[in-house]
Amino acid sequence: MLDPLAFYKCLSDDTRLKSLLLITLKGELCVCDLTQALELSQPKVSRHLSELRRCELLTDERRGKWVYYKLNNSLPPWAVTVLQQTTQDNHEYIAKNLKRLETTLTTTCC
Amino acid sequence: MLDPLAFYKCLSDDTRLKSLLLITLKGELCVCDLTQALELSQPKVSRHLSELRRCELLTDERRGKWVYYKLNNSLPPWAVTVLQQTTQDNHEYIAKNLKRLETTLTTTCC
DNA sequence: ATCATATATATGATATTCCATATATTATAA
DNA sequence: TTATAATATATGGAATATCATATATATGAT
Repeated sequence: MLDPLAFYKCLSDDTRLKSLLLITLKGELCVCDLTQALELSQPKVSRHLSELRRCELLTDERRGKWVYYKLNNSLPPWAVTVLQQTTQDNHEYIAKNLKRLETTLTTTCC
Repeated sequence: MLDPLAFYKCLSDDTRLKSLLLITLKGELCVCDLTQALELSQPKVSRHLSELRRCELLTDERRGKWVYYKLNNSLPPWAVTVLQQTTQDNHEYIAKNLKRLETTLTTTCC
Protein backbone atom coordinates (compact mmCIF):
# COMPACT_ATOMS: atom_id res chain seq x y z
CA MET A 1 0.00 0.00 0.00
CA LEU A 2 2.57 2.61 -1.22
CA ASP A 3 5.57 2.85 1.07
CA PRO A 4 7.11 6.29 1.46
CA LEU A 5 10.38 5.34 -0.22
CA ALA A 6 8.65 4.25 -3.43
CA PHE A 7 6.59 7.43 -3.30
CA TYR A 8 9.58 9.73 -2.99
CA LYS A 9 11.51 7.88 -5.68
CA CYS A 10 8.66 8.86 -7.97
CA LEU A 11 9.05 12.51 -6.99
CA SER A 12 12.81 12.52 -7.48
CA ASP A 13 12.81 13.13 -11.21
CA ASP A 14 12.12 16.49 -12.85
CA THR A 15 9.67 15.17 -15.45
CA ARG A 16 7.69 13.11 -12.95
CA LEU A 17 7.61 15.82 -10.27
CA LYS A 18 6.44 18.51 -12.66
CA SER A 19 3.83 16.18 -14.15
CA LEU A 20 2.50 15.36 -10.69
CA LEU A 21 2.36 18.99 -9.60
CA LEU A 22 0.61 20.05 -12.80
CA ILE A 23 -1.89 17.23 -12.47
CA THR A 24 -2.44 18.07 -8.80
CA LEU A 25 -3.21 21.62 -9.85
CA LYS A 26 -5.33 20.85 -12.89
CA GLY A 27 -7.13 17.70 -11.84
CA GLU A 28 -6.29 15.76 -14.97
CA LEU A 29 -4.14 16.12 -18.06
CA CYS A 30 -3.48 14.08 -21.15
CA VAL A 31 -0.08 13.03 -22.42
CA CYS A 32 -0.03 15.62 -25.15
CA ASP A 33 -0.86 18.43 -22.68
CA LEU A 34 2.18 17.46 -20.66
CA THR A 35 4.38 16.93 -23.69
CA GLN A 36 3.70 20.52 -24.72
CA ALA A 37 3.77 22.07 -21.27
CA LEU A 38 7.07 20.45 -20.40
CA GLU A 39 8.56 20.78 -23.89
CA LEU A 40 9.68 17.17 -23.91
CA SER A 41 9.45 14.27 -26.32
CA GLN A 42 6.31 12.18 -26.28
CA PRO A 43 8.07 8.89 -25.45
CA LYS A 44 9.82 10.51 -22.53
CA VAL A 45 6.62 11.85 -20.99
CA SER A 46 4.75 8.63 -21.69
CA ARG A 47 7.43 6.52 -20.08
CA HIS A 48 7.40 8.57 -16.87
CA LEU A 49 3.63 8.63 -16.68
CA SER A 50 3.54 4.90 -17.09
CA GLU A 51 5.92 4.58 -14.16
CA LEU A 52 3.69 6.80 -12.04
CA ARG A 53 0.80 4.57 -12.99
CA ARG A 54 2.76 1.43 -12.19
CA CYS A 55 3.53 2.85 -8.72
CA GLU A 56 -0.15 3.70 -8.35
CA LEU A 57 0.27 7.44 -7.94
CA LEU A 58 -1.78 8.06 -11.06
CA THR A 59 -4.61 6.35 -12.87
CA ASP A 60 -5.24 6.65 -16.58
CA GLU A 61 -8.37 6.74 -18.63
CA ARG A 62 -8.64 6.67 -22.38
CA ARG A 63 -11.20 9.00 -23.94
CA GLY A 64 -11.10 8.68 -27.69
CA LYS A 65 -7.58 9.25 -28.94
CA TRP A 66 -6.40 10.77 -25.69
CA VAL A 67 -5.26 9.19 -22.47
CA TYR A 68 -5.91 11.28 -19.38
CA TYR A 69 -3.98 10.94 -16.15
CA LYS A 70 -5.16 12.01 -12.71
CA LEU A 71 -4.17 11.34 -9.10
CA ASN A 72 -5.11 7.86 -7.95
CA ASN A 73 -8.22 8.12 -5.77
CA SER A 74 -6.81 5.62 -3.33
CA LEU A 75 -3.65 7.60 -2.59
CA PRO A 76 -3.10 7.75 1.19
CA PRO A 77 -4.01 11.14 2.69
CA TRP A 78 -0.42 11.93 3.67
CA ALA A 79 0.66 11.60 0.05
CA VAL A 80 -2.11 13.91 -1.13
CA THR A 81 -1.10 16.44 1.51
CA VAL A 82 2.50 16.27 0.38
CA LEU A 83 1.57 16.86 -3.25
CA GLN A 84 -0.80 19.71 -2.48
CA GLN A 85 1.56 21.44 -0.10
CA THR A 86 4.42 21.12 -2.56
CA THR A 87 2.33 22.47 -5.41
CA GLN A 88 1.07 25.39 -3.38
CA ASP A 89 4.44 26.56 -2.13
CA ASN A 90 6.52 26.01 -5.26
CA HIS A 91 4.65 27.83 -7.92
CA GLU A 92 7.82 29.18 -9.53
CA TYR A 93 9.02 25.64 -10.16
CA ILE A 94 6.17 25.01 -12.59
CA ALA A 95 5.26 28.57 -13.57
CA LYS A 96 6.67 28.36 -17.08
CA ASN A 97 5.02 25.03 -17.79
CA LEU A 98 1.72 26.19 -16.40
CA LYS A 99 1.80 29.16 -18.71
CA ARG A 100 2.51 26.94 -21.72
CA LEU A 101 -0.26 24.65 -20.59
CA GLU A 102 -2.75 27.47 -20.47
CA THR A 103 -1.90 28.91 -23.87
CA THR A 104 -1.96 25.54 -25.64
CA LEU A 105 -5.12 24.43 -23.86
CA THR A 106 -7.11 27.29 -25.34
CA THR A 107 -6.10 26.33 -28.85
CA THR A 108 -6.49 22.65 -29.75
CA CYS A 109 -4.01 20.58 -27.87
CA CYS A 110 -2.43 17.96 -30.10
CA MET B 1 16.63 28.32 -1.60
CA LEU B 2 15.97 24.52 -1.83
CA ASP B 3 14.01 23.60 -4.92
CA PRO B 4 11.51 20.77 -4.57
CA LEU B 5 13.37 18.47 -6.95
CA ALA B 6 16.57 18.59 -4.90
CA PHE B 7 14.52 18.05 -1.77
CA TYR B 8 12.79 14.94 -3.09
CA LYS B 9 16.03 13.52 -4.46
CA CYS B 10 17.24 13.59 -0.89
CA LEU B 11 14.20 11.63 0.25
CA SER B 12 14.52 9.02 -2.50
CA ASP B 13 17.07 6.82 -0.76
CA ASP B 14 16.24 4.42 2.04
CA THR B 15 19.12 5.44 4.30
CA ARG B 16 18.48 9.14 3.88
CA LEU B 17 14.71 8.89 4.23
CA LYS B 18 14.90 6.81 7.40
CA SER B 19 17.55 9.11 8.86
CA LEU B 20 15.39 12.14 8.16
CA LEU B 21 12.26 10.59 9.66
CA LEU B 22 14.11 9.44 12.77
CA ILE B 23 15.66 12.88 13.20
CA THR B 24 12.28 14.55 12.64
CA LEU B 25 10.89 12.37 15.40
CA LYS B 26 13.78 12.64 17.83
CA GLY B 27 14.96 16.21 17.29
CA GLU B 28 18.59 15.28 16.87
CA LEU B 29 20.74 12.18 16.55
CA CYS B 30 24.43 11.46 16.22
CA VAL B 31 26.04 9.34 13.54
CA CYS B 32 26.52 6.38 15.84
CA ASP B 33 22.86 6.45 16.92
CA LEU B 34 21.85 6.13 13.30
CA THR B 35 24.51 3.57 12.48
CA GLN B 36 23.09 1.32 15.17
CA ALA B 37 19.41 2.06 14.57
CA LEU B 38 19.70 1.40 10.84
CA GLU B 39 22.20 -1.48 11.18
CA LEU B 40 24.41 -0.01 8.50
CA SER B 41 28.13 0.65 8.14
CA GLN B 42 29.44 3.87 9.61
CA PRO B 43 30.85 5.21 6.31
CA LYS B 44 27.55 4.61 4.58
CA VAL B 45 25.57 6.57 7.17
CA SER B 46 28.17 9.31 7.29
CA ARG B 47 28.13 9.72 3.51
CA HIS B 48 24.37 10.10 3.37
CA LEU B 49 24.27 12.52 6.29
CA SER B 50 26.92 14.61 4.65
CA GLU B 51 24.82 14.79 1.51
CA LEU B 52 21.80 15.89 3.54
CA ARG B 53 23.96 18.59 5.05
CA ARG B 54 25.28 19.63 1.64
CA CYS B 55 21.68 20.02 0.43
CA GLU B 56 20.92 22.00 3.58
CA LEU B 57 18.25 19.69 4.94
CA LEU B 58 20.34 19.05 8.04
CA THR B 59 22.84 20.95 10.11
CA ASP B 60 25.55 19.34 12.18
CA GLU B 61 27.12 20.25 15.47
CA ARG B 62 30.05 18.57 17.12
CA ARG B 63 29.81 18.00 20.85
CA GLY B 64 32.88 16.23 22.07
CA LYS B 65 33.46 13.05 20.15
CA TRP B 66 29.99 13.08 18.68
CA VAL B 67 28.52 14.92 15.73
CA TYR B 68 24.81 15.61 16.10
CA TYR B 69 22.52 16.18 13.15
CA LYS B 70 19.19 17.98 13.24
CA LEU B 71 16.76 19.55 10.77
CA ASN B 72 18.05 22.79 9.34
CA ASN B 73 16.26 25.67 11.07
CA SER B 74 15.89 27.49 7.78
CA LEU B 75 14.02 24.71 6.02
CA PRO B 76 11.00 26.14 4.21
CA PRO B 77 7.73 25.43 6.03
CA TRP B 78 6.37 23.17 3.26
CA ALA B 79 9.40 20.90 3.63
CA VAL B 80 8.92 20.65 7.38
CA THR B 81 5.25 19.81 6.85
CA VAL B 82 6.19 17.09 4.37
CA LEU B 83 8.65 15.53 6.78
CA GLN B 84 6.31 15.67 9.74
CA GLN B 85 3.34 14.34 7.85
CA THR B 86 5.42 11.51 6.40
CA THR B 87 6.83 10.60 9.79
CA GLN B 88 3.42 10.61 11.43
CA ASP B 89 1.67 8.44 8.89
CA ASN B 90 4.43 5.93 8.20
CA HIS B 91 5.39 4.66 11.58
CA GLU B 92 5.76 1.05 10.37
CA TYR B 93 8.45 2.14 7.93
CA ILE B 94 10.77 3.10 10.78
CA ALA B 95 9.31 1.00 13.63
CA LYS B 96 12.16 -1.49 13.78
CA ASN B 97 14.83 1.21 13.68
CA LEU B 98 13.05 3.26 16.30
CA LYS B 99 13.01 0.28 18.59
CA ARG B 100 16.71 -0.32 18.11
CA LEU B 101 17.30 3.36 18.70
CA GLU B 102 15.46 3.29 21.98
CA THR B 103 17.21 0.20 23.34
CA THR B 104 20.71 1.39 22.42
CA LEU B 105 20.06 4.92 23.65
CA THR B 106 19.37 3.72 27.17
CA THR B 107 22.69 1.92 27.37
CA THR B 108 25.71 3.94 26.28
CA CYS B 109 25.55 4.47 22.59
CA CYS B 110 28.92 3.95 20.96
C1' DA C 1 -3.87 6.34 -43.42
C1' DT C 2 -3.24 9.39 -39.55
C1' DC C 3 -2.85 10.81 -34.82
C1' DA C 4 -2.02 9.78 -29.88
C1' DT C 5 0.20 6.80 -26.94
C1' DA C 6 3.17 2.92 -25.41
C1' DT C 7 7.19 -0.04 -25.35
C1' DA C 8 11.93 -2.17 -26.44
C1' DT C 9 16.65 -1.79 -26.79
C1' DA C 10 21.04 0.26 -26.42
C1' DT C 11 23.73 3.64 -24.33
C1' DG C 12 25.26 7.06 -21.35
C1' DA C 13 25.18 9.37 -16.93
C1' DT C 14 24.68 9.33 -11.86
C1' DA C 15 24.38 7.45 -7.57
C1' DT C 16 25.61 4.09 -4.27
C1' DT C 17 28.55 1.02 -2.03
C1' DC C 18 32.67 -0.93 -0.01
C1' DC C 19 37.26 -0.92 1.77
C1' DA C 20 40.95 1.38 3.50
C1' DT C 21 42.57 5.26 5.54
C1' DA C 22 42.57 9.99 7.52
C1' DT C 23 41.22 13.30 11.08
C1' DA C 24 39.42 14.79 15.53
C1' DT C 25 38.48 14.25 20.28
C1' DT C 26 39.08 12.11 24.67
C1' DA C 27 41.24 9.09 28.04
C1' DT C 28 45.19 7.03 29.98
C1' DA C 29 49.94 6.13 31.01
C1' DA C 30 54.61 7.24 31.43
C1' DT D 1 53.56 17.47 29.96
C1' DT D 2 54.01 14.28 26.20
C1' DA D 3 52.99 9.86 24.16
C1' DT D 4 49.80 6.34 23.12
C1' DA D 5 45.54 4.18 22.56
C1' DA D 6 40.64 4.16 21.83
C1' DT D 7 36.48 5.94 19.88
C1' DA D 8 33.69 8.77 16.58
C1' DT D 9 33.41 10.62 12.18
C1' DA D 10 34.83 11.75 7.40
C1' DT D 11 36.80 10.91 2.89
C1' DG D 12 39.41 8.99 -1.43
C1' DG D 13 39.10 5.79 -4.89
C1' DA D 14 37.49 1.74 -7.29
C1' DA D 15 33.65 -1.39 -8.40
C1' DT D 16 28.88 -1.73 -9.11
C1' DA D 17 24.17 -0.73 -9.51
C1' DT D 18 20.53 2.26 -10.85
C1' DC D 19 18.31 5.48 -13.69
C1' DA D 20 17.32 8.41 -17.71
C1' DT D 21 17.55 9.22 -22.51
C1' DA D 22 17.21 8.69 -27.58
C1' DT D 23 15.83 6.19 -31.42
C1' DA D 24 13.06 3.00 -33.49
C1' DT D 25 9.02 0.49 -33.56
C1' DA D 26 4.42 -1.11 -32.15
C1' DT D 27 -0.46 -0.59 -30.79
C1' DG D 28 -4.99 1.32 -30.85
C1' DA D 29 -8.48 4.70 -32.08
C1' DT D 30 -10.62 7.62 -35.68
